[in-house]
Amino acid sequence: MPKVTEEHLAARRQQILDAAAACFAREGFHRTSMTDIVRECGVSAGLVYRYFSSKDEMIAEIVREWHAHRAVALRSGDVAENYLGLLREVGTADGPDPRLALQVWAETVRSPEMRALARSGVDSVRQAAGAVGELPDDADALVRVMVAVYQGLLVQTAWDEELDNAAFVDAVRVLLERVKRGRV
Amino acid sequence: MPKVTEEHLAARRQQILDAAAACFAREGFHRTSMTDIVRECGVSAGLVYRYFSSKDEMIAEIVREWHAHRAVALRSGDVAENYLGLLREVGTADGPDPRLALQVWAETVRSPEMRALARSGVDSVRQAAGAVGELPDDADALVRVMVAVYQGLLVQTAWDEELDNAAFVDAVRVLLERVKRGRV
Amino acid sequence: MPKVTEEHLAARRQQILDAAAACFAREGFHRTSMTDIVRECGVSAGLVYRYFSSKDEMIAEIVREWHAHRAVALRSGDVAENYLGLLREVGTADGPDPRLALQVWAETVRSPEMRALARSGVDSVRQAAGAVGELPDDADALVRVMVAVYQGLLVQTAWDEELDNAAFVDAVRVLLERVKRGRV
Amino acid sequence: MPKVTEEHLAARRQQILDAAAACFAREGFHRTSMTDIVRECGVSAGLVYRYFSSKDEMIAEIVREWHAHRAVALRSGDVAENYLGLLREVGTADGPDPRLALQVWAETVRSPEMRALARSGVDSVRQAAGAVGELPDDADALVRVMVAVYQGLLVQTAWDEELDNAAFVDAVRVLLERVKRGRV
DNA sequence: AATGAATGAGTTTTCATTCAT
DNA sequence: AATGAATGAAAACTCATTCAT
Repeated sequence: MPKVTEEHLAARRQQILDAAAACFAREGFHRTSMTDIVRECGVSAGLVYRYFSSKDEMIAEIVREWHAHRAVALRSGDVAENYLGLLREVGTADGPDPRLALQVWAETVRSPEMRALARSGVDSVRQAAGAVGELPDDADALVRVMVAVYQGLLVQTAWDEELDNAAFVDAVRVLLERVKRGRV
Repeated sequence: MPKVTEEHLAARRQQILDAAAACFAREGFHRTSMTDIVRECGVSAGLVYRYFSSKDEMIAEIVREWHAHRAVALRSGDVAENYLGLLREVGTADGPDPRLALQVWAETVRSPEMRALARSGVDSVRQAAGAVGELPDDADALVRVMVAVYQGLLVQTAWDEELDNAAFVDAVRVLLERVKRGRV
Repeated sequence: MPKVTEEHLAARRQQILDAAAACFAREGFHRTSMTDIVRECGVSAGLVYRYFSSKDEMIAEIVREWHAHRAVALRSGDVAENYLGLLREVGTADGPDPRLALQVWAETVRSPEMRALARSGVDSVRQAAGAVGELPDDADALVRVMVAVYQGLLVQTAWDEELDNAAFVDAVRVLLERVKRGRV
Repeated sequence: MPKVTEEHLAARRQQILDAAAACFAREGFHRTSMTDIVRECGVSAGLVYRYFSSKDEMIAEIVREWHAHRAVALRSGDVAENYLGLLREVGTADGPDPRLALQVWAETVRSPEMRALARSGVDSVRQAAGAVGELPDDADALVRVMVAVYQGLLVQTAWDEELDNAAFVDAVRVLLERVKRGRV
């Protein structure tokens, strides 16, 4: 069935990527074999390789999707509110699967490309926050702390789905308010 | 079949474990083959299996060592100071290799045992902090936020060795002081 | 379903065959994928299969072209001169690509059809030479030696484009003259 | 069964190499899968890779063995006689399998290493013949012709086991004698 | 106690070929 | 006539683990 629409192509690609993401989140990147992905997405092995040249490329693409999602979430409005929104999203269907984050991070250790990609995500957040301009000298360190909070929340959520996310976010909000008031 | 001293046994075990840790930190858990470890530690494959029943066991043992180290660091004195000390240690020879943490976390996704082990580390910190008793109702959430900060610092340090750790720790200290003052 | 001229068909076929030959000569028969050929000739995979039922068929067809070329070259005039002409052609644009010969020969090992085809080429030369009738009893062996010289020249030319072909041909001519004189 | 004698190791290596050579001669290099070789030599796939890092390395080693064999055969005594001895050997158990030669030659097309290896075989023969010193200016071309005769004989023998090798060799001997006489 | 040769199931990836459009 | 998406079997190669010595 050749000469197929662009939409079909894009849908196929997404179908494969979603299957891969599901497998990675469930079994881990390295415990997921291509065969697993093939089984999950229901197309042939050969076709998977028409869309992605390797497992590595799949996970890289997942990261890029994720960064795009976050960029949108932080784009406009109040930075602090947007940030808290991202925290709230963790562990829900709206946010990225925290277990995937752990898989990606493990790959950053051996792959410079992956590391660069992961860092670029943090860096863009730092820039976005800096651009708002309401923060003083030690701002960058503070932003990095807030990023760390987000990263740690991903870790903890990956380990415990029953986690009281709301209480965590509340604690962070209080913290942020103290910071603002302290600065006045 | 020569009988050998306890010290010899313990030293051998540590030698193998250190080699494994070095490999995991450098190449990642799954990209490290047993052959790599064997080459790194200079003993035979057979002997490695007399000390550790599997690769999984090695990484579990690495986590246990780490928890023990942290338990000591948090044992006595001011909780907040101890905590900041742990942060300061990140990325230095005294602290555990952050890249190893990322490897461990990836394994928690597919292995309930690893997940339980990793969670137990966080839980003991929560208990330790709770036991001190100086914290009010929302304390547990706050402790979890502080654990998240620590975890995120590990992530960021694994990605960037040039990171200004001191500024990060300072920002956290300021944050902690605000919290304390706020409560008074 | 447009009907198309015979010429168009023949041209298409030749276009595909030339692309295949170029790939085989460059990368070897088995290192050339159908995708490579498709890319080289600029038509679709499906269309290639309308002209050739398999990769094997392509190389068989290349051999047939080659035999036809040689039959023409040996058809009329002095056998010895024609033969030397063939030698001179080796490595030039007029003659077949020596690297292709090596590919064909490798296939003769596993395919009886290819072997029969290749042998038929030698046999027809032996017959052609015998038909001339100027050669005595040991003639057939001598013809086979001359064929061997040709085959060996293909091998050596495939390995070394800088080869001094002229000197080689001269040596053969001297040899042939000695043989003739010896017989008188 | 570790700590094994050097002889054991060498024997194992030869066992694998012989199995590979048998497969290559029977089915061709590319039609032979590693599984075929594993089946033929009766050891595990993993072990094969302990001795040879790839199929390519196997065939390269086969070529080296062959060159060594030929070097010995040409070492001392009358060059022409040694040469005729090599021709006589073709197709017998003493000489290398001609079908293997065709496999090797096909690989020279895509692999510079293989090409260099193959050429080095011819070059050492040219040097050996030149060293004898009884040949005049056009000697090198003549030597190359004789090498070509040998190569062509391999081709023809690979195609036809029933070939009258003796008649071929006789024809070559006559030719060589004419050359010598002609020079006096 | 220590070795390292040996295993074989499992991995990622390729590729000739088909067929719906 | 022509396309090229889709297949799936088979390829080369890896690696955690065992066990005879």
